Amino acid sequence: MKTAGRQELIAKLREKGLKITSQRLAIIDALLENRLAHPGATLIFNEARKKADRVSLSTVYATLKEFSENGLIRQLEFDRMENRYDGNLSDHVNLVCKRCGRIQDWDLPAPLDAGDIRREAGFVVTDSRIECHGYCRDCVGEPGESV
Amino acid sequence: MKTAGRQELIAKLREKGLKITSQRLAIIDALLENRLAHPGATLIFNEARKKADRVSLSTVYATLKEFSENGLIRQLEFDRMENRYDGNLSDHVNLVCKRCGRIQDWDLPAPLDAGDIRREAGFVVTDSRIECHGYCRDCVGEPGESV
DNA sequence: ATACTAAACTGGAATCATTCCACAATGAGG
DNA sequence: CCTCATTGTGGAATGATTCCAGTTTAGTAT
Repeated sequence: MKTAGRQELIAKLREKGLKITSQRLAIIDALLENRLAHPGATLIFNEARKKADRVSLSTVYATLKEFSENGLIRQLEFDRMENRYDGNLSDHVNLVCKRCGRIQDWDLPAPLDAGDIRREAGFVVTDSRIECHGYCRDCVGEPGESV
Repeated sequence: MKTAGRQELIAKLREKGLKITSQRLAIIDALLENRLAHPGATLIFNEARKKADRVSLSTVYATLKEFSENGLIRQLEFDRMENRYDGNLSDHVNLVCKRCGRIQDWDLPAPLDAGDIRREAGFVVTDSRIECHGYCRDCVGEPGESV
């Protein structure tokens, strides 16, 4: 799982000419400490608040957007749920549990062949995302349908 | 491309014990006539209005949700765009053009192996979706970055 | 056919994640 | 340590979607 560390992310900010601010550092730390949870903006906002003296929700949104556009993290969109952010930038599958909502990653053994897609559909792929819905190990045996 | 026709969709409604109403028929027709566009709720609402005397936006939303939950169509979620609906229920890739926003389908040669995922990750897949972003044939040569 | 009832429909209000805006604060190069 | 473009702020605006209380209607039973 290729997940960038604190130093790498900071280096990437410098590289892109983006400033290192206390808010951005707090957001980076919040992302790293919750990387397995695929956190959303609200969670990151709450965590970042504990680290930096001043962070606003607007800033969290702007920063996560900035980070996504610059390839530091990946933004995941879901129905009727806030967006979530994934520090794992390698080709992988997001397994989304319908019952508990947890999202786990599964490394893809045979990634999609961008060459095939380009050749056959004339479409140049710059980014891809695979999402599978179903039931995780803990939920698969459980009765009921609650989220 | 496995796309259900009018009769099949109506049959599926009966099968599930859902009523056949003028609104639902209008929505089915709107879906079928725009199947390649992967239409959103607004487009379906406008098209359905031309066919049925009375349809409300609330009904369109409720109906599309109902259809998705009953496996008649598939709901696609995107960032900063309304949801779109896809009548193609087979395993395929949604190719989303970053410039013109068009969504085309690409049939998947080697589908994800649900057996592998279950064995290795303990996760039971009930539904999956693959989204690739990039540039379609018409947009790949174009300059500029407008949407 | 006619009546009945649960399922559908309506439209306007409510929700909620996200974005926008005008102004204030600040990082980093000179 | 000055300067100013970049970043941050918070409150208002947006826009897709859902909710709700009341009305209509499809389909079954009479």
